[in-house]
Formats: sequence, C-alpha cells, structure tokens
Amino acid sequence: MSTATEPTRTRGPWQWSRTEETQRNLLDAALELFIANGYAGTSIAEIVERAQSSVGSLYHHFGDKAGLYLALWDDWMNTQEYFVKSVIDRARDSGVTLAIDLYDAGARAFLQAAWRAREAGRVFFDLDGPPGFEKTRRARRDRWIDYNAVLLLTDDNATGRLTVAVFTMIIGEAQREVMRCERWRDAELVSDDAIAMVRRLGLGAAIGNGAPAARG
Amino acid sequence: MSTATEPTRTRGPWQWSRTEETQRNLLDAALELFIANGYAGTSIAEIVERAQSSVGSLYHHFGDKAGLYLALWDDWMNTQEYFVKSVIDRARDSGVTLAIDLYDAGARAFLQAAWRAREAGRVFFDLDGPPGFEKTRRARRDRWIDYNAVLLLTDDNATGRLTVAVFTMIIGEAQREVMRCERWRDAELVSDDAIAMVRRLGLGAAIGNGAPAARG
DNA sequence: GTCTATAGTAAGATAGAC
DNA sequence: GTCTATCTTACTATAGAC
Repeated sequence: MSTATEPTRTRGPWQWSRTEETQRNLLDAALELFIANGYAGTSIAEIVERAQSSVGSLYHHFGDKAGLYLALWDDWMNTQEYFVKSVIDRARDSGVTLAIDLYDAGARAFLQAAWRAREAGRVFFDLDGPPGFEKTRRARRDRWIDYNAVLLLTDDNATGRLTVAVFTMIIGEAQREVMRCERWRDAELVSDDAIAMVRRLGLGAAIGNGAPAARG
Repeated sequence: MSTATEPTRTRGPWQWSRTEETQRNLLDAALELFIANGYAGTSIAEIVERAQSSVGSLYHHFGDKAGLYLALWDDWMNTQEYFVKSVIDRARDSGVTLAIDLYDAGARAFLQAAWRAREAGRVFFDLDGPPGFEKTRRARRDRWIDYNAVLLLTDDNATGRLTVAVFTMIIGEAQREVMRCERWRDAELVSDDAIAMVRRLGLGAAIGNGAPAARG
C-alpha cells in the first residue's frame, strides 16, 4: 500500500482543452524567462508576449506574477516529492525495514530526480523568487524534515530534530551540487559522498531500527 | 600575529559630523522597519520619514534601497566574522593546534555572537531581502566555507569540499536555531548539540592535524 | 474562458535648487 | 550634503467585447 500522493499538476500527455493550453503556454514562457532573467527581471508583459497570451488570462489563471512563479515551483517540488515517496514505498514493500536504508533509497532517488530536472530546478535554488518566497520555501523544507523524522524514527527532542535537520541539509546541499553537474557520472559521485556522510553520522545517532516508534 | 581584519563600519563612540549622523539615522530606521515588515514591505518613504531625513539623502549615501539593506547586512556580517576570527587567532596564539579544536572554538564564538545579535540577525535569515540577495549571501557563504577549509586543512577534492560544506551548514543551521532562543541557556544547548555533531563527523573525515598542509 | 484597452496606484529613481 | 518636486516604471484591477 502506497502513502505517496500524486502531484496535483500531472505532466501527462497533452490535453487539448483551451484552458490547459493557455496555462501551459504561460507556465512554459514564464519558466524560460525566469531561467534567463530571474523573477524580478521578468515582467508580466514579457511573459504574455512570449506565451502569445494576455494579461487578463494570466490574472485569471494565476492571480498574479507571484502565483505563476509559485505554480511552477509547486509543480517542480510535487514531481520531485512524488517520485521520492514512490521509491521509498516500493523499497518498503520489497522488504527493506531499516530506517537508514529507506532513507538511503529515498536520498538516491531525490538526487537522481534533481539532476534530471536540473535546468528548471536552478531557477528555484540559484535565482531570486517573489517577495517572501524564502518563507514559503522554508515552510516546505520544514514539512520535508518532518517527513524524514518519521521515516528515520528519531526521538522528538532537540538532538533528534537537529540530527534529522542535518541529514536533510546534507542531501539538500548535495542536490544543489548535483544540479550544477552536466554529466550524470559527476552527479553520481557527489551523491555517493553525501550518502556516505549521512551513514557515517547515522551510526552514532539516535535513529530507529524499523520497530514501532513513539511517534509516526 | 592576528589575521583578522577590523570591520569596515566601526560601531565606536558617536562621531558628530552631520554625515555620520544622517547615515546612522537612516540605517537605524531601516533596520527597525525591516525587522517589522521585511524588505519588500518597507518603502523608502517610510524609512526617510522615520529617520527624519530625505529621499535624496538616502540615495546620496546608499545608492538605492538595496544598497541600504546591503550596508546593514555587511555591517552585521563583518562584526560577526571579525569576532570569530579574533577568537580563533587568540586560541591559536595560546597553543591550540588541532584543527578540529580551533574549529570548535570558532563555532562556539560564532553561535554566541549570533545569539547576542539575534534581533537584527533575524532580518537577514528569516525575512526577505532585495532581488538577487540570495546570490550575494551564497557568495559570502562560499567565502566562509573556503576560510573553514583552510582552517580544517582538508584536501581539495569533492569529498573534502563536501565535508567542509556540511560542517559549515551544521553550524549555520544551529545559528538559525540559536537566534530563535530567548534565553542563552537554550541557545547553549543547541550549540553543544551542533558542535558534538561536527566532532562526531570529524572523527572519520579527512581533516588535518595542524601540521603544514598542501593548501593554505 | 479569453482577450484588449485602459485607468489607477505605488514606489523606486532622478534632477536640480539650495 | 540635503532636500523637494517630479519622472518613470510596472503591477493591480476592471470593464466589456467576443
């Protein structure tokens, strides 16, 4: 049984309703411009021109420029998280029980997904976002840390939280490095280093062994 | 002999030239407003009103709103770094040679300084900055990682770099936690946890022992 | 739902007098 | 260096045709 939920905006085969096409055009145009010039450096006028759409449509579908950016980000993040959770669920189903092994599988999937989606990903990690975006990002990061805390069955005290936060940060930092690699070969080496580091830290840390824990 | 350099903007006794006073007023007013409403939520008009100054003066001294923010940030960071480097230099002078021990001393000083300057610090770490600020912050963080790499005498390969980056991140994350504490007692506990984690990681990692190394 | 045109507003930036 | 007045840009919002 899977606990992963599907991403809201599925990137499946084209659906040729006018609405989908309009949104897709705006999303694609905005992404390209954000990659090139960042968020602040991109005006609504440019976006609708490249999308061959209109200001009215943009506001109709996304509320404002920040909403458009957030939609892109949400799409990217959901796709990543969905993939990682799927991999973890599958590992669990095929008999992996040790928390650190599940984390290992998830981390590998995470870094692999980040490398594949690196071009768009760089927008959200290397460039600027809308005002207050850092807060939004941090909130989501904290949710992800919680997810990892449950996965790793750590105790809910200061040390436990810091441990999980550090694990998450190590993989997060590796993600940034991986997205800078042009060849998967290089990205793989970084992944290996990061995961080795997590394992080394995990040996001495308060991590569960798959038995029922106090939380989760 | 000390390698630490003094911060550019010294917070010494008042210098009663008109220029210093104008700048100080603008800086103080801006900081208070940024703390309350963030960068984007604060207008130039509000700043000059609170500072009892004028738009023209602000532009004369700081170029633009982002320049004012950057001046505050630079001031804060320089003060922190100067303090940390001083402590490390002093430790070295009094006979500490083991790289990890020097790092330990520096990290403790770093977290202590962050706690003391937490009110202003929260602006730069929890709230939004000007467009593109993330890049500036990352550049400075990378310089700090380089400083730590020299201090820790790590090898200049992917694993060495990742190790130092992770050390820096652990302390950086602890810094954010420490700045949220209202009592030093709580901040101290977080500091201890973070430093213990670095030590645990350091035992198995490629860290120098104070002997002359290939770099630095 | 989609689009054009346009009014309104906020705020960053500049010019030039003093 | 300081200040006021003004310019310019860019996002928000809306009305109304299709």
